Amino acid sequence: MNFFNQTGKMVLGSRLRRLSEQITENASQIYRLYDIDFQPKWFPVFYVLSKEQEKPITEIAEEIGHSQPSVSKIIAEMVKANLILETKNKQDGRKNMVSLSPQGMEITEKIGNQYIDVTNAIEDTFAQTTHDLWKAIEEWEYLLNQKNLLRRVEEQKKMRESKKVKIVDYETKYQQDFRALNIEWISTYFKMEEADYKALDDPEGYILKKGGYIFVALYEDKPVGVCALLKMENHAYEYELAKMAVSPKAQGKNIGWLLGQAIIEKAKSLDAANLYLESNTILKPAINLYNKLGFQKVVGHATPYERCNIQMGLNLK
Amino acid sequence: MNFFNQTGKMVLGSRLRRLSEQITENASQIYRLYDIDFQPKWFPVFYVLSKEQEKPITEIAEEIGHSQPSVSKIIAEMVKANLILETKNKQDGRKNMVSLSPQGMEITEKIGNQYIDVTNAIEDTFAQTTHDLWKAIEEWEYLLNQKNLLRRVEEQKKMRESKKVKIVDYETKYQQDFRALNIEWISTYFKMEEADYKALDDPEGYILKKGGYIFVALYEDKPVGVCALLKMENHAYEYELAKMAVSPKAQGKNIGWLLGQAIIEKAKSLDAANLYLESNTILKPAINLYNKLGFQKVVGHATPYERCNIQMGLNLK
DNA sequence: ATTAGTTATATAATCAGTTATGTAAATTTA
DNA sequence: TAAATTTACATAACTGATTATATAACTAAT
Repeated sequence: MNFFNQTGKMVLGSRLRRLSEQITENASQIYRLYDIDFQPKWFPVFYVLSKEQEKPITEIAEEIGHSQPSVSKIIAEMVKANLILETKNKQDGRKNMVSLSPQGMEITEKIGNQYIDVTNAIEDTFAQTTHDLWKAIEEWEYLLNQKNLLRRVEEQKKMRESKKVKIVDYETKYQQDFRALNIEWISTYFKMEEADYKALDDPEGYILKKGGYIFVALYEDKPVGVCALLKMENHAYEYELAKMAVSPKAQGKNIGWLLGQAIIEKAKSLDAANLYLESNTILKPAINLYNKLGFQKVVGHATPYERCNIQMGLNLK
Repeated sequence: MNFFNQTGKMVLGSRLRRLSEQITENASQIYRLYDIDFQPKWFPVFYVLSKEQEKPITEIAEEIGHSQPSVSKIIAEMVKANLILETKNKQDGRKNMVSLSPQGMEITEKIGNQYIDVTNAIEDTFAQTTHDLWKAIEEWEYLLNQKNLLRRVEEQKKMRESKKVKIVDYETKYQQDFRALNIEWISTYFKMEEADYKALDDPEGYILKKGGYIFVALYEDKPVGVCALLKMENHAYEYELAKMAVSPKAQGKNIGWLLGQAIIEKAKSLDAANLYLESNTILKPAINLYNKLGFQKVVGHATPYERCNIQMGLNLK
């Protein structure tokens, strides 16, 4: 079985399971050693009840981290083995109050030495190691609690893929992509407006010639995203971020962020004081992205777009 | 869920399982992220086949550490999903040679990036820890491989219980126990002989008065084991260990070893040069104990006992 | 060439957990 | 206060593994 050596840490999960199986393996024999008629899986329930006289099933489940049906089943088995008594709660007729029977109590006494010996055996093994498994588990639980593996993998994927994205300056050959990418997203959420067509049909005239810029995001050398930086008329040092569009096929590659960064850098290099944008609050991922880029909600600008219901600004000075 | 904090390291097994579940939890979502139609449990089989073109089922099972039926099932599922082809081995008609189908091969390519990202996500998490989980697992696997938890617990139990055992000098009040404990074991394996009765009925006359000693092992102040040190007639500095008997109810408490040690100490204090004993090879645990005490097989002594078929000696000088 | 034993695989039964679902009791809301 | 919702629990169905067992194919020993 050289699987674990070959595959690397990718299989950490299975490896942990294997070790846990190795440890749990002879649990039932250990009970027999102490002459206790007991199934290892009963232990968590038993332990909780040995600390508190009476408890309803869901509370036990909560405490030991099992599902409620699992505890229900274990308790049914332990009732059959005469270790547990059930009584209906008088205040709340739904609750099944569970407690140790006299025979269950007897086991508490017998099991005490077993706890001691098992704990010592494990502590003893710990003493023979140089890397602390217990603390390592605690660290991993903490880290995965903060951010689970799925999110960590997503981040890695995004990072890797964003390396394949190139942000380039607009050229005439990208006019059709600039138009199509924008029409695609606008028409999924809204209706195309007059002002849209003007800019999309003639970016050179309506954006570039007026002192604006356009960036194109290439993924594997294909245009998958665009964004424009418009110079605001009658406002020196004020620019607008507009016409940002990313192909839904290219999502999860950080393209919006990379385009946004490029626009901000360009605005800075143009000595812009403020960057401004218009959007709609139904576009949650977009608003989220703008927030990450540093934009904050502002009010007061006039807009030619019906779909705009939020305006955001970013101070560059 | 404060179960894990309260119970201590006793529940190491469950805690490991919980962590492994936490890691494995979103595995299927991770595959979806890469647009791969794949069940996580298929992975080990898939991985092995991606490295080698063709393999029979048992070899795969062996390599990934699963049972053969488990691999059989997984392969049936993967065949249904068109990822795997089966062919009968021509040399050996029992063998079902398994290989990736063209669709399976395609996944190999898609999955490559996933391997990279998952590995990086895990390595990245490792980098955030101070205790190395991976190395800790390796250490534990090694230690449990050497001696499993059951044996470690047994040792702890023995140690704990042997502390409750006291070895005391023979007194007249123990005569009945000395007799009964010996008769008990002798008559389970053999027939009582003339020589037995002589010594058991009159230990004072046949053992103590002839320069011998008897020790009694008390467990919770009750006699549970006895052993005699006989001075060998006509051999100065030669002693015999004899009449060792431990109650079967008191097994696993190291009593034999403690009695043996006491006898050896006494013999040394008497300036004995050699200690000698007679036994029978069907008494495996006894022979084992004598070996642990340092005795080795010897020949040449005369014995009054029919049941004796092995003689052992220990040099004390 | 039989026969007995071994090996490779499939199938069945089991296990310890899970999620899904139904029902009665309690609580909240209108 | 009746209706809607939530909660506690049991039960059923499923899951991913296991062990046990049956069967066919091979191998070794008479």
